[in-house]
Amino acid sequence: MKKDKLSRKEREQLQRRAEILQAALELFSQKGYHNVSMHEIAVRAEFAVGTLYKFFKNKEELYKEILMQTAMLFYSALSKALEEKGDEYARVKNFLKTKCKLFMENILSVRLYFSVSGAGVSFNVRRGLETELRSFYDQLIQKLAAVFEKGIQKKIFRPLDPYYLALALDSISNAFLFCWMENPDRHPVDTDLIEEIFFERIYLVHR
Amino acid sequence: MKKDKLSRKEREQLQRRAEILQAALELFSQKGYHNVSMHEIAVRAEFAVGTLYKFFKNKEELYKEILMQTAMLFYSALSKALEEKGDEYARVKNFLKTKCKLFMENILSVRLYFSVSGAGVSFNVRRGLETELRSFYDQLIQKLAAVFEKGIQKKIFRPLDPYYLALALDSISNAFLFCWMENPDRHPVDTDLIEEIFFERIYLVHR
Amino acid sequence: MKKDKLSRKEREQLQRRAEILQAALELFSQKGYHNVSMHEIAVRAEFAVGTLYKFFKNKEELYKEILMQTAMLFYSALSKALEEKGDEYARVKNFLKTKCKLFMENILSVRLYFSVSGAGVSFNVRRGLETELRSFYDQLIQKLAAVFEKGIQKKIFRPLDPYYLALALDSISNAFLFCWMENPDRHPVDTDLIEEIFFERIYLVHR
Amino acid sequence: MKKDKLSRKEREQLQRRAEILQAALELFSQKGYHNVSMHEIAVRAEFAVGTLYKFFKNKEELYKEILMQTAMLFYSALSKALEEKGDEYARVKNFLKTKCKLFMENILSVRLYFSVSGAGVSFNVRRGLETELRSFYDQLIQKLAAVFEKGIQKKIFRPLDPYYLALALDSISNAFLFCWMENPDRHPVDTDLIEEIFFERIYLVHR
DNA sequence: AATGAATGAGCGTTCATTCAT
DNA sequence: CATGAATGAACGCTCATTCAT
Repeated sequence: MKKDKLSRKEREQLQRRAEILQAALELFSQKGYHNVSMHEIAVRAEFAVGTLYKFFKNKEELYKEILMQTAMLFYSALSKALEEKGDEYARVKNFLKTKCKLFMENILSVRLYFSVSGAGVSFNVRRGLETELRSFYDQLIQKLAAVFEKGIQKKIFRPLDPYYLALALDSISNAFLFCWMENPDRHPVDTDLIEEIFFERIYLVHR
Repeated sequence: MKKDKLSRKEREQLQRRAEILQAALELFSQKGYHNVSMHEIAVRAEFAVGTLYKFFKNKEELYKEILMQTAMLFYSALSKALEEKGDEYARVKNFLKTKCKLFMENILSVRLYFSVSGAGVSFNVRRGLETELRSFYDQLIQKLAAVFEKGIQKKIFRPLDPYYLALALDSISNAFLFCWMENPDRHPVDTDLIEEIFFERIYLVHR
Repeated sequence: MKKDKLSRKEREQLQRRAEILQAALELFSQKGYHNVSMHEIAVRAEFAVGTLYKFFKNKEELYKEILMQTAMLFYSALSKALEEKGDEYARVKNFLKTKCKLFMENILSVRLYFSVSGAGVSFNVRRGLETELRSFYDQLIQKLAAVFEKGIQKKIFRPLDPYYLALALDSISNAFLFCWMENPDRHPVDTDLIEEIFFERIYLVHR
Repeated sequence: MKKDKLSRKEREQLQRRAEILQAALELFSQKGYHNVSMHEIAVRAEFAVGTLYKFFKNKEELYKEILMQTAMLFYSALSKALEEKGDEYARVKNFLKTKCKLFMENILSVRLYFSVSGAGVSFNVRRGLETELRSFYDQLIQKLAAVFEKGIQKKIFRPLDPYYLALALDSISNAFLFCWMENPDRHPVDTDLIEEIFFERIYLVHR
């Protein structure tokens, strides 16, 4: 076994784990947590039920794992996007572009995510997870708000409440992205459009 | 039986039906569809389980009924709001004010509604319902978009895509309303704020 | 509904409950707690599985109920036997006779009982029950010991430790009863034999 | 391979087998057959699960083996005790002393044994084992009875039914031993007490 | 020979739904 | 017409056993 490298066995294990997660993601995002049985996941993942329980303590843990993976992926990618070089305008543009990319590449996870933390509605998951997801979301909005605040100080943006600005940008981009993704033909995803609408004409101070 | 008038029996039936719906709404919005049993609903509504099945074919129909009622209430109230007298600006303001009022008065239904159709995610309900709800939503957005279009023609609003404008207003108002409702103390619902932010300073053409 | 009388429905319910208990007793005493499934009990009782859960919270409660019923039946009958009129000798004889009768009439329960509290061995039942059963047993032995003590004071019995005397009588009678019950032909149950052996010739003071 | 001598490999195998049996005994006697998994035994014995199956056909065989070992140990030791030199009185005293010693030294096995064959109750084990254990027990009682018979002929013991005498001695000694073992402080194991109570004062003919 | 990951039958339990009363 | 006891399919999960390595 070479150092810094996983053994073949370990690699295979990770692969299997990923296959289970993928099968579960597909089913959960299609039919919802309660309408998918462990048996069903096992069949799709081509494993026996018992094998699922070797990788995940129970159904809920499997569900949590999927959601947390997505949440962390988005959180880290979007946090990073907000720290890129350039002025605040560039950072927000970068945030938006990254978000679009993540949405399109992770549409299943996104749908699943919104079914849980979607609109402040809880249940489905027995406490805790939802709180954790909410926390990721809040931190991200705060970071975005901080960028807006700095931009407002620098007179790059109009002097609006930065928190509501962040909330607005986030909710509008969600709405547009879902709109585009539901009708990929009629509404091709167009980050430039978002940029144009939200920056050039609306939020930016007239130069 | 006289026309336009319900017999005592019919009135009682409607009353019972409404009581069941109310009990179910409270439970569903609190604990989620799958975590509420028909028995539980029956107990809260003070009926026998069998009685529930006299009024609703099955659990799902009961659920659908609640959601459709909410959808229709919102649809008709908001459609009407968009047809009020006054110019397009007044109509959109009216739409917004009515929406806030509806949200606050029907918070349980709203939470339930968003857990289903939240972000284009479709489950809990086996096909159909979601499509129907979506249709109500789309029609409303179209009506709002038509008002924006007229307003743009009249130079009341800036020349932006009216559909995206409608989508944006709707999603931002949702986000703000949920934000306010989650922290009623820190974020008191303030329709004037929405009006100020979205009309006076953003969407309206500078006069 | 007449006072002091159960309604037909209540009587039927008690009957059903008793049928389930009987079916469970037969199976548990034959195959042991862990080798009997709720489905099996349901089939033998000619009910659906769900019905069992209407009467008993879960499998363990059903098991407990059987054991506690037996324990209380034995406890009350044997306590009463020790309080009958007559001298201490008569009381102990009465105890013995009652015990033989109870054993023969409740052989299934007795077998089940001994498989749990049998020989100081615990498990099978998750704590609590075993302690409770043990307590019933201990109280009975104490009562028997008290009778022996009184008898010793009155010089009816030899001056031996009354607690050990009680323990001895109990264990010997158990052994004989099981021996007789296993070979009902070769060893017909004979309370007179126990009486003769244990009282006339062994424990009684020579007169 | 030399006769009468085990190769290193064979010795190692026996050692492993014994280690597995010991681990299983500890767990079974602590938690009961059904509450111990093969995995658990494997972990305690520090072997892989598969290895357990190299030594024992299945879980039940492993269980049987433990019980049969105990049964044979007790059978041979107690049989031998009954054949010691000296008169019948000495033999029975020896039986009793040996039994006490065996109980105390093998308390785990004893508890396990009594949970199975405790009071003629037969389960946990699917037929067969119980019969076999019963047979060992019966043979031992027969041997003890034979000693009593001889002693009665020699007028060492009172003229009671030797079989019931054997049964009585066995059951009383069991009861006392369990009583002592459950409260080792309040009831120290005292073979002299048994001897005094059952021989000097009760079963022995007055000399 | 030893391993332990994978298996899947079978468990206890729930709850939407029915139907005799 | 209202009732609620009865139903049984389906669930999540466990663990004795196997077999490729």
